[in-house]
Amino acid sequence: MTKNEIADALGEIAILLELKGENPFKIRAYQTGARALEAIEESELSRLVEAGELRSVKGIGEALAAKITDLRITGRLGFLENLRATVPAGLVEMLQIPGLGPKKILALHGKLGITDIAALAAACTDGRVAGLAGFGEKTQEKILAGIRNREAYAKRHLWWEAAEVAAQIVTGLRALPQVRRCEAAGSLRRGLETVGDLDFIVAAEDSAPVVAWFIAQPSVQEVTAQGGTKASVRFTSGLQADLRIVPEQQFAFALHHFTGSKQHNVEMRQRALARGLSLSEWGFSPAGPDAPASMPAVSGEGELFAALGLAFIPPELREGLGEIEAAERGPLPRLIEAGDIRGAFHNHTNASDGGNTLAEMTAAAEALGWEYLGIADHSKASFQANGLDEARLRRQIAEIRTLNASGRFRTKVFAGVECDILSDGRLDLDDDMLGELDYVVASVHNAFAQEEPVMTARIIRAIEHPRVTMLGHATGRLLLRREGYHVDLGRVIDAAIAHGVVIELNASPWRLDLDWRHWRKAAARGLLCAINPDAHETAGLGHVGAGVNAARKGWLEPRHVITTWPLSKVERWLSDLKRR
DNA sequence: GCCGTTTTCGGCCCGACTGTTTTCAGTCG
Repeated sequence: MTKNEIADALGEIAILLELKGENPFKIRAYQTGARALEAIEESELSRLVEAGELRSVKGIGEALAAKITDLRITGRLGFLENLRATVPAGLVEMLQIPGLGPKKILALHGKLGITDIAALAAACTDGRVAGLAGFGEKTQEKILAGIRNREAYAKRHLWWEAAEVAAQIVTGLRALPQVRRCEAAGSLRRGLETVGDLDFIVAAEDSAPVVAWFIAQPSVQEVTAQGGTKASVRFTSGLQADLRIVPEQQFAFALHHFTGSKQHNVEMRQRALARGLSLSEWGFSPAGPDAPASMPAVSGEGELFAALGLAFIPPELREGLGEIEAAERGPLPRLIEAGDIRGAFHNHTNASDGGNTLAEMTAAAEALGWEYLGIADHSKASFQANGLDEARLRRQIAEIRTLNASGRFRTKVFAGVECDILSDGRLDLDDDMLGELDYVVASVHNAFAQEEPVMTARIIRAIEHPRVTMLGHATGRLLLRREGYHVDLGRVIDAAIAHGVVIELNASPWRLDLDWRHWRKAAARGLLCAINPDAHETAGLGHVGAGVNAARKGWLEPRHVITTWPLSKVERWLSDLKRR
């Protein structure tokens, strides 16, 4: 079993134990073990299992080490199979219903014999649930509504779409006279590719008008909670949002707390405790006999980190993936910022499946202040996207050369192509044709279902082609819609580094592919990144912002990203590549 | 189930809100 599969199995054990009413600390131990596993490398796990040293990992003790070893070697675990047999699968599904936790589900199961959501809906409809001790009319209605809207509620939302909604709310909140400070927190602020719900943190002395404004927004469909200092709403889009209002002196603590991630917060609290401080969303308080005489003064997140001996950690890095250790050693790297971007290489025009002409795209790039714009329309094998054959591509190259020579735009246009990687790894265009271009993006657009070894060999063959400059959307995933194709990314990254091929960070908000989780390690090993919007119309160029987010989550600095390079450096680099 | 300059037992982060209660349990983050 792979590391992630084992981590999932441990997580499943935790859920099943919850539904059996087990000791909460035992449950947490399984969750901690799953997280600990996720944090180590696949090869390291193999070594630890073989050497019998799993227990050296913090959070893994005797029992978990034995279970992990079983799962790793045999792929099976009797303990988990027995658990599954005793807990109806429908109960696990019921956890998705807002307001229902393990205790209530246990009661529904034990007293009404309910084993799935359909039976639960029936019991709500005929009023049996309201009759249970600890339940009532409102709970019954809430459960029923939760079941009805389960699909919409459970849905996550693209960061890009959530960010648009959040920006309007933040602007509105900041304009209120009572509001001193306001930020969106949560996974949105961390720049995660999908967002479950929105969190708004507000510093205000008089909170009632702020709550009133928030719940009165026209896009609010339902107010799910409302109190003196917080409120929860659901927008018509299905997106849920929480508002929390705190006194100004608590703002930094609340903002940090609700930005998370959970794992980051756990580590921060542990670190605080080691210094005699208890850290919560409200502030520092003394903890234990070694507590300092006075609490550190904190008015911003920077001071909060400083109080714990840490450099400032940008929200995007707060995933509990080593950022605290790094911040302990000194300032973190200066991550790439939107203002560093000077161009992009993977963009379409109406010559293939884009919506705008070459000149319109160039004008839009110039308006963004870009020094260069790469045009990479589809190649002929992508006939569904009106891909270009050799004759049409040669005409486009000529058109681009003419446009550059005309001096009409300050932005230099590079002539490229998004060349299909055929199912056997050959390229869709011949070498002479590719040699006439400034660069080549190679991408997979068909035969997504190939087995992993076949797909991996196919992509690596393309990477080894001397005319290939960069690999487009490495997995082909579409967020919330389609999984990526099966490919051994470790080997693809190795091949790209070995052949000096760039891997794209496709900045389309639906793709963000190659995933940020791979970049830190890959870049440290020498992989170069191109943040490409894959724009199909002028507005799409703005998607580089989503790519910059993802790149920041991947710890990328400007030097790792070729689209931050100035034009002269890019020209030199491209001409060097052509001579290889 | 894990962990240990409180070290092999006794803790493990904790507060707001809701709906149910009549002083609080469950859920959520």
